[in-house]
Amino acid sequence: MAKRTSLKNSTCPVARSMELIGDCWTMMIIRDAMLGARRFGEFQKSLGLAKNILAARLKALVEDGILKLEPAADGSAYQDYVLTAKGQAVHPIMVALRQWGEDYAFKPGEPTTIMIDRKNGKQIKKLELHAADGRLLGYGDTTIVPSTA
Amino acid sequence: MAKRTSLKNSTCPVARSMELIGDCWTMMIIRDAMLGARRFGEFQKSLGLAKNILAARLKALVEDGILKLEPAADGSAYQDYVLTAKGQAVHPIMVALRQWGEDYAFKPGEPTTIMIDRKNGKQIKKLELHAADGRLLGYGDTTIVPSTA
DNA sequence: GACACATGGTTGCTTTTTGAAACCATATTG
DNA sequence: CAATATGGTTTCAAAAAGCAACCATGTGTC
Repeated sequence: MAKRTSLKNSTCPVARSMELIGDCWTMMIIRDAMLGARRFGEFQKSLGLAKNILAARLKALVEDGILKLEPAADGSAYQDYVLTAKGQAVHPIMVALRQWGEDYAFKPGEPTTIMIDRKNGKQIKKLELHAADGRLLGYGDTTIVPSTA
Repeated sequence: MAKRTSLKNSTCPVARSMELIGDCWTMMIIRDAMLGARRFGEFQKSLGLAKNILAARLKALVEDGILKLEPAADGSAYQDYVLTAKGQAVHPIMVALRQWGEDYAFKPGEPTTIMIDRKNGKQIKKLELHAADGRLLGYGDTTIVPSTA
């Protein structure tokens, strides 16, 4: 048996997140949804992936409560895939992935895209990690412990 | 041909990031490295994955400059896998994945792990997205445009 | 230095998943 | 009501995941 190992029951939240959204196409679908894509055809055209793969990913995303189906906004009999609150909450992950990619996956001068503030068109700030008291934290300033809740 | 589609040349930084680290095991390896794992055997024991898969992932991570090999810290003739600056920079992504997982992938009361500030043991703040002028931004306050650099 | 055992892989084989293309049912348009 | 767009499902080949067996080198023991 070569079933893809499941991390669904890991006690590590990172593992559970990766289990749900740690797939290239899944993340690209969420990205496109955040940029306004709603219809099966829109996702397919934008991503250029096989329709069976797209159908499987969309189905899983709906089952996991990240997308939901609702009547099409254009009044047709089709349905729209829209992000739930859980799906919208992926936004910081998307930003983190984007900022890392900008910094480490492009050569200087290579064409890319940037995230801007809708209000004024200016580029957003880098994500920062802060302690409970507001101190800026870097790599090495944190560690992981079992929850005692 | 059913070659896994490559997003290596996408102009979207999210796509490039996912291409490099958007794999369950890859992210788990980086997570363990951040928690101090250094040796092949440590990763294998901690993750419980097949050795050939681990070897392939580690090799790719080294090729991509996320991990590097260096002489073992214990003085033996073996080698340690340690995070490069590029690898350490994945930290905010890890935090974002962790926080989303905590909020949306656990039932109340389920055992989990939490990230704390090393200095005082207190739980860290939620990641926040800020505009250039410091305003707090939420989902919907941002958009993507081609870089004009 | 000879031996057993640990470490860090590689190889071979089976099961799953991916992906391309063909097909199909329902909606919409002319 | 025929043609076409939409949103899939089915079929089949290729690639990757996963397990187990094997193997080379390093280390500890006598």
